[in-house]
Amino acid sequence: MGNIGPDRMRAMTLRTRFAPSPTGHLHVGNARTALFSALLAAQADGEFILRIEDTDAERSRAEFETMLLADLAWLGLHWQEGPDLGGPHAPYRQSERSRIYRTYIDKLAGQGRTYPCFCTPGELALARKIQLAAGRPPRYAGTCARLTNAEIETRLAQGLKPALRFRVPDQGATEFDDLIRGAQRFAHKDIGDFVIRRADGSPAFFFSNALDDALMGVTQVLRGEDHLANTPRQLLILEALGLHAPRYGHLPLVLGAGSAPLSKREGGGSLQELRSAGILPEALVNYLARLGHVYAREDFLSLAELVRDFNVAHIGHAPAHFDHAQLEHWQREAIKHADSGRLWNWLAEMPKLAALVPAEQRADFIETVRGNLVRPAEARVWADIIFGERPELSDASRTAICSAGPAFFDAAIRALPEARTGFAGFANAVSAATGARGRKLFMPLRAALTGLEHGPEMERIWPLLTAARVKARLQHAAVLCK
RNA sequence: GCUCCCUUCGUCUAGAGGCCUAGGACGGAGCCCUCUCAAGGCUUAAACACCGGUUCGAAUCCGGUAGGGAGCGCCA
Repeated sequence: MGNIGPDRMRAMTLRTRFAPSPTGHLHVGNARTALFSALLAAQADGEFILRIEDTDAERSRAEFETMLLADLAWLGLHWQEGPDLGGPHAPYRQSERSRIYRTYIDKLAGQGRTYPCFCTPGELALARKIQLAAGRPPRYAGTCARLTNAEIETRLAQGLKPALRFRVPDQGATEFDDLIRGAQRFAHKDIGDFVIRRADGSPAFFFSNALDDALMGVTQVLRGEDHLANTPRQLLILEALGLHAPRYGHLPLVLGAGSAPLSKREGGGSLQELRSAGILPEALVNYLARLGHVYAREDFLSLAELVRDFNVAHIGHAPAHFDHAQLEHWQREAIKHADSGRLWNWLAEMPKLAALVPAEQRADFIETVRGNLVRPAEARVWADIIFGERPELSDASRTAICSAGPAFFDAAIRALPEARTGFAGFANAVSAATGARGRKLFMPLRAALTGLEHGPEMERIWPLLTAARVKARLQHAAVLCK
């Protein structure tokens, strides 16, 4: 012990990454991958980096990237390097790394590990169809793998633009130890030669993704299970390049309604939707951290606690369903645990709310309604009831008011001077004057004062109502059933 | 079709041969508490996909079957 110098320490730093494509909104499946990656890094006191994989010029859009970063930040994730922050391995946007890709592709080509492929998309699609029909795996048949130099020159001279394929050895197998699934082994004969550079010169995913992970010093990659069977291709590339490959861990997919995997095309389950539906990020994070991953504790955890107890060994192998009922539970928990400043900031996104609630009564208001909230819109309703004009009376409230009768409210108005001692004193005085007790006492008062049959405790609402509002509402109730 | 992955209550899961007549959480039902709703407390229904094998003993190990999923793209 004791001989671990700074360099060695740096070499051991755990680095994870999240590498989305800016081709749509972030959905909960990807958000979970990002979260797990961030938790893993934070737990090991390592680094979490963000890389934008925008090699598909057709579908990538700058505005999606902006939203991606905003969604991630909203979730509460922090990255140490990224397109917005820069860092020692910049640029962090693949569209800006063409020179790097060219260098490494040339290196592979120089080793004879690649060959140009002149097959057209139409030809390839047809070939796949025929293979599938014949009951064979739809793999690249190797049509261009044995082209002579002369043949290649001829086609190039004709102006044909080839894609570049990586030659996969036909013998042997690639093995690796998945962080989540353990030992894996894939035979090379089952892997067809694949494209690493498209005809337009842009790098393909298998290549740029693996290369960047290696170049950026990423040590652990957490990604969707859909990448598992393709991992050998990336390992083969890195091996040919003599680069150090990260350890990969493949997360089971997150399933949506109907057990279909969540995908961005489907539109459902995007963070944008949850966010505009008023879900608190703390709620989503608590839920996501437990979707396919177990914590010994089943109560609400802070981000620091989620980090501390995160464990790759606690990630399951089976796909998990995204369940709104469970999200709702964490939403209630998050509201229960948020401090009032935090809650106010969340609620203040609600239009008009801030204007309705007097600044000096914000904290009291929050604590009063907190137990009755699931969505910010409900706070609006209560702000209206407490600080607005005389509220609409619900049908049940009318019934409660009328069955108490005008005399009850006349007595209540007369009892108002007793209200100095708070709601309890007031209620006691009304009770003494009318003989009403329990439900028969409180329900008419609640109905008259709030217009609803249920809500926060009257004891708490009372101090927020001004004397003028109380009087006006009681007077209205007194004449309602005359 | 081939390769690979997966399979415990409705959902998330605990479980690594006897501690399991399978535990917890969410959701459901009921009761209690209570001025109401919520919260809280208590109770309750609800699962080892199937068939064989190994073993004194299997949710756990092995084999097969069924079902689900992914990959096999000039998408990522």
